[in-house]
Amino acid sequence: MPTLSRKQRDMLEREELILSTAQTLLNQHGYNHLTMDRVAETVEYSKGTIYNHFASKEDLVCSLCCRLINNLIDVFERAYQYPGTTRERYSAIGIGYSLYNQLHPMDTQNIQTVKNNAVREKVSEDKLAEMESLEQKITKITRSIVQEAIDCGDLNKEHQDNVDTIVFGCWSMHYGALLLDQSDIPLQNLGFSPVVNMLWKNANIYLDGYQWLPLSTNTDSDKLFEKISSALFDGEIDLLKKAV
Amino acid sequence: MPTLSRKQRDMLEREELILSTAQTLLNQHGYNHLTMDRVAETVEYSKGTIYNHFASKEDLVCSLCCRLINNLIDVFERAYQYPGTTRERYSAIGIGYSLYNQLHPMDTQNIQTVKNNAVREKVSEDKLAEMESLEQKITKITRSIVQEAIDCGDLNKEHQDNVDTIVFGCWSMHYGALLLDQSDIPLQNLGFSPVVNMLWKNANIYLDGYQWLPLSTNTDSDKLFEKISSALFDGEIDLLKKAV
DNA sequence: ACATTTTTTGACGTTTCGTCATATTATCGC
DNA sequence: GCGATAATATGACGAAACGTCAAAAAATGT
Repeated sequence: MPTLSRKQRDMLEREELILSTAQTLLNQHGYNHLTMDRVAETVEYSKGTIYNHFASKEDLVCSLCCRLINNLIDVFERAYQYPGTTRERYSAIGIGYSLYNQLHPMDTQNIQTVKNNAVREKVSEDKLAEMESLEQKITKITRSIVQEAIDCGDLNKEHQDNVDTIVFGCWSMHYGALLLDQSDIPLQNLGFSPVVNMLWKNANIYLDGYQWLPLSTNTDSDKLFEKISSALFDGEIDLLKKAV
Repeated sequence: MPTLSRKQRDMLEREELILSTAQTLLNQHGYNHLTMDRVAETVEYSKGTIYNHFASKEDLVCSLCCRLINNLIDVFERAYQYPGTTRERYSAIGIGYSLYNQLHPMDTQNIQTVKNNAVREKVSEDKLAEMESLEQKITKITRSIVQEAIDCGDLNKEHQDNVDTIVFGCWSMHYGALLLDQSDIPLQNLGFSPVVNMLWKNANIYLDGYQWLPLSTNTDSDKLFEKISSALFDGEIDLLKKAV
C-alpha cells in the first residue's frame, strides 16, 4: 500500500514531466529562450499550473539544478566505493566530475547560472535550502575520504587541521577549471591546451604537495586516469566517444 | 593639440558618466534592478542616447567588466614589478587578486555575471573581443613570470612544457575559490573556514608541488603574505580595514 | 443530483528591453 | 547672420516575458 494518495502521485508525475521538459528546452535553446509559456505549451498544461509547482522560473531552474547535483552525488558515491588507495578514490571523484562535465556541459552551465546572485535572488528559500543540503552531502563524501587517508596513514596526521582546506582546494580548482572551460572563453586563443588534461595534472601536483601517498611521481598517472575511468565510468566514456 | 575633436571628447566623457553611474547602480541594487531606464534617468539623458553608446544592457555591463579587468591589470602589473623572487612575484599576483576580490566583491559578481552564457549571448562581438584582449594581457603577465622562473632556475627546466598548465592551475584555483566565496553559498555551513587563508595555503602547496623555489616549507608563508600585501597593496589593505 | 472544495485556465497587468519617427541641435556654405 | 543639411537626442511605442487572479472546470462529498 503506497503512502501517497493517487493525487499526490499524479502531482509528482507531472512535476517530473515539467522538469524533464524544461531540461530539454534548456539544453536545446539555452536559459534565455526557456520561457514559462513555452514550458506550459510543451507539457500541455496552462501556465498557472506550472506556477502551482514552481514559484518562479528561477525556482524551476534551481530544481533542475538539484536533480543535477543528485546525478553528481551518484558519481561521487561510485568513486567513493572504488576499491583502491585513498588517493585513487579521491582522484576518482575528480575524474568523475570532469567526465560528467564533458558529457553534460549544459548541466554545468546550469549550475553556473543558478550560482549567479541575480538568479539566486529569485529562488525560494525552500529550494535554496534543498540545494544546500545536497551540496553538504557532496562535501561529506569528499571529506570522509580525506579523513580516511589520514586515519590509514596515506596522509600525514599533521594535516588533520587541513581537511577542510584540502577539500576546498580540490573543489575550487575543479570548479574554476571546468567553469572556465564552459564559459565560452576561448581558452585556446589564450594559449591553453585541453582543459581536462591540465586539470588532472594540476590536481595531482596539488595532492603531491600534501604528500598524499602514493605520490603521482611514483605512479604512471596517465595509466591511472585510464584505469579509474574505465573501472567506474565506462558508460560515460562510451557516451562521450559516441558524442564525438 | 589634442588628437580628438571636442565632440569626441564630449562623447568619451559622457560614456564615462554612463559607466560610472551604471557601476553605482549595479553596486547598490544588483543586476536585476539595473535597468536602462533608470540609468537614463540618473544620467539625465534619454534611453536612446544610452543606446548610442551601448548596444544592449549586457553590452553596458560587459563594458563595466572591461574597466574592472583593467583595474586587475593594474594590480597584476604592480605584482609583476615586486622586487623579490619569481615565486614571491607570482604569489603577489594571487594576493592582489584575493585582496581586490575582498575589496570589490561586487566587481567579482559582475565578472561572474558576464561569464554566464545567458548574458554573454547578448554582448556584441566587439565588446567580447575587447574583453578577450584584456584577458590575454593578464595571461601574458602571469605567463612571463613563470617563464622567468624557468629561465633563472627557480623552476626546473623540465616544466618548460607546463607553463600553460601552471598558469591555468593557479587561475582556475583562484577563480573557483573566489567565485565560491562570492556566490552566496554558505561555505561556513558547509564547514569551511575563511576562504582567503585556505586559498593562500592551497596555492603554496600547489606551487611547492612544482618545486618552485623557494618552497613554502622553507619560508614563513604567513609572514610573506603580510610582507607582500603591505609592500604592494597598502592602500587596499587600509580600505579593507576601514570597511570592517 | 446537488453543493462545496480543489484545481486549472488563460486573459490581463506590469516591467523592461530595444527601436524608430520625429524633434532638436550643430555644422557649413554663402 | 541665415538657411539648408547633417548629426544627434528624445521618448512614445511595440514586443516579450513574468507572474496573478477571477472565473471556469473538475473532483469530491453528502
